[in-house]
Amino acid sequence: MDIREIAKRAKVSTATASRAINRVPTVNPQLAKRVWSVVEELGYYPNTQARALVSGRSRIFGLIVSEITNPFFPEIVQVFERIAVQHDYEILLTSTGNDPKRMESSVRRMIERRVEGVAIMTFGMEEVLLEDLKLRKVPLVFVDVGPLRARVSNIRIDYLHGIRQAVQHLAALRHEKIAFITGPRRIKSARAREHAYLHSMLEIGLPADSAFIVEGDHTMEGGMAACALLLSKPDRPTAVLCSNDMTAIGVMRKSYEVGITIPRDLSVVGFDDIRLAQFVLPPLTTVQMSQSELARLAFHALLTEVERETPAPEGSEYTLKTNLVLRESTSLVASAAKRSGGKRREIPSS
Amino acid sequence: MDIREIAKRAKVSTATASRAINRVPTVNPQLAKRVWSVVEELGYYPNTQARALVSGRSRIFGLIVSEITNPFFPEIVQVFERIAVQHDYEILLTSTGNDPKRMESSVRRMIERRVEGVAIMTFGMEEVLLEDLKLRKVPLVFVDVGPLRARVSNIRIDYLHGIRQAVQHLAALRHEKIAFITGPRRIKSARAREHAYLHSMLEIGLPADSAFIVEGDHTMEGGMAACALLLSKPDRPTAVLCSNDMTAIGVMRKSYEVGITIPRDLSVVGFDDIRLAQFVLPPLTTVQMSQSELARLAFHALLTEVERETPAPEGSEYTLKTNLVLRESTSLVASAAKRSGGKRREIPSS
DNA sequence: TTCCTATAGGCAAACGTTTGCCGTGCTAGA
DNA sequence: TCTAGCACGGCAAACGTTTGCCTATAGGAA
Repeated sequence: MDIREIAKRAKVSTATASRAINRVPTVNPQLAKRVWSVVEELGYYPNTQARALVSGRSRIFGLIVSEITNPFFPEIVQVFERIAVQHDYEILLTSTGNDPKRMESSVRRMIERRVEGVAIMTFGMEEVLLEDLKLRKVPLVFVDVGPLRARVSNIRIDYLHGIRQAVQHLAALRHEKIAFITGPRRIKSARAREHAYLHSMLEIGLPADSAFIVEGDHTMEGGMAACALLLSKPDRPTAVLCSNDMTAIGVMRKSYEVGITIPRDLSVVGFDDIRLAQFVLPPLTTVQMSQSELARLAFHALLTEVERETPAPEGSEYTLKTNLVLRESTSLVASAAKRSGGKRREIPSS
Repeated sequence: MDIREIAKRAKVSTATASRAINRVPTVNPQLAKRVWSVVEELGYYPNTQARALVSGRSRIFGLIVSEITNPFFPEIVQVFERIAVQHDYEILLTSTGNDPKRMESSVRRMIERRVEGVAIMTFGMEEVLLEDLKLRKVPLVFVDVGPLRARVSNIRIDYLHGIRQAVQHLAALRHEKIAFITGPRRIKSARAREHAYLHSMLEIGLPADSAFIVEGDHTMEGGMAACALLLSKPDRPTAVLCSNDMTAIGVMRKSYEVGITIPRDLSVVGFDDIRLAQFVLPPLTTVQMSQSELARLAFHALLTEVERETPAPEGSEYTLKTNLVLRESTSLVASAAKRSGGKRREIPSS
């Protein structure tokens, strides 16, 4: 069943049928109604590929993430998809697992489907693979890393804002020995987080001793290893700030194994605020980087670029704030708690 | 840049260019090479929509899940996508949030893109919305619920296998008062799990008292409420089996709030084995229902149906086993532990 | 050398839409 | 009543491929 069938039955030309279906205002309301009733009756749905072919617009955006199973991403995907649908776009999702082979095939497939834009949410994307996209003038949006070029937008994350809050929160709880577990240093965003920690510590006169900074890798295992390392030091930290939530969860797990109670013996703060952070015991205090906001920004960056008639010399720039969210993995430093004679929070009894 | 451009530069007809690109064996190797070198040089990628239009095959499968943010789904999505890519398929993902409006629009978009098949992973899909798909003869695969019709396949879950293991595991640890928290009873799969529990209990002569069965809703909050209810009974259970992992996590959380230690005071077992189950403290013993296997089965069900030349009167049926995976949320019942004078497991010290 | 056969490659139609352009018919003004 | 202008609808081209059918050429057999 195609539009010609519709046209025939409604006794109009295909041109009129097409216009009626697309709600072009010049078509006679009576004809339009005739067309629509045939459409309804037959359950006709226009063929998107034919449409795309002639209009030159696929109405597809690509979305590249590193791993959907990484709890950071599902919400991004969800929100991105939802907004896309609202704007009559479809999304082509690929999770690359940071495997260059898969990235390449993913970019290739996106080009073959003629995507109108691509949001790249993988941190550490092989620059070279994007050449293809660039020379085809496909609008791109990166988060955090990303060249400034025509049709390439960027979402900058304001790491400092949230991390400063975290550090000051810990300081207010009398912590002075605040350790930091980094992410993999080759990743720019991991370095930025570390830098924000350093800045925040120095700013309030706390020591950011290199002994308190240990390298992790943004996985739970890395967090466990880093935690073990930290605990083995003669001068143990009383609080630890982590470059992401999975790391913090690793810290919690290692502490549990070793008999250290959180937050009584050790306060821990994460970063990202993945959903998991609420489910872990105790619920994790963490710096939120709103995934839904990120998705929203990314989508609109793309949309803006697509709808721009005269391409600007370079894409737009957006900023995403981060914010501390308090849960239950932090408390007064033990020595101060003793003095004040109690726990920081009551555990609700039902 | 299109195939005509390629043909022109390679000094062949578009037909030959097309054949060369598609590796049709009859084309002269020398010509083919000429074509390919032009393709490489220009970075030509064929237009999928044009291809799809003429060949009548979109090479897209739809995948409908209820919520990507539900930790049960990301792995399914991941595996499904990966296999799809290996078979040169693309996937159109929608998460419906169980909202009939979104389901409808999702089905509509899938039909407009002319998907070749749809995997439906939402439990409790509005039957009526699928009418459209059925009458267009789109192959479908359901999990667990699903009519038997031409081009409609089903993946049946063998709940009993894993749940029986769980019950027997608890019984072996001397538990006799084993409670069960159900899912929402309107969902067929939830009822099936409950039934498997009852069967397994009776089978080994344990009481499946209705006082020990309380209704949950497959959320953490539901698990917390159900747990509170269970704990308030005069005759407390020593172990609780949950209809899914989120419920179990709710139980763990409520227990934590109330000062009950798991597994010492209460053993808990989940169902699904979502990734989160490993991260929770203590790691959750649960019945695994392999998400990757599920995805694999679903994809191949669709592929089989697509490639079938003469449609069978009804689709195929597949079975997915479930299996208990032991972690640390279960232990010897307290009274027995006292007698035997110790903990069931040592907590590793580093 | 001639004729037949096999086969590689080209022509053009087809897929299902949208849309530029043109013609027709009606309205309004003189 | 005639003409100018406008609005609406239809014709057909175009989008970028694949593929059925036909032709031309080469090679082998007689």
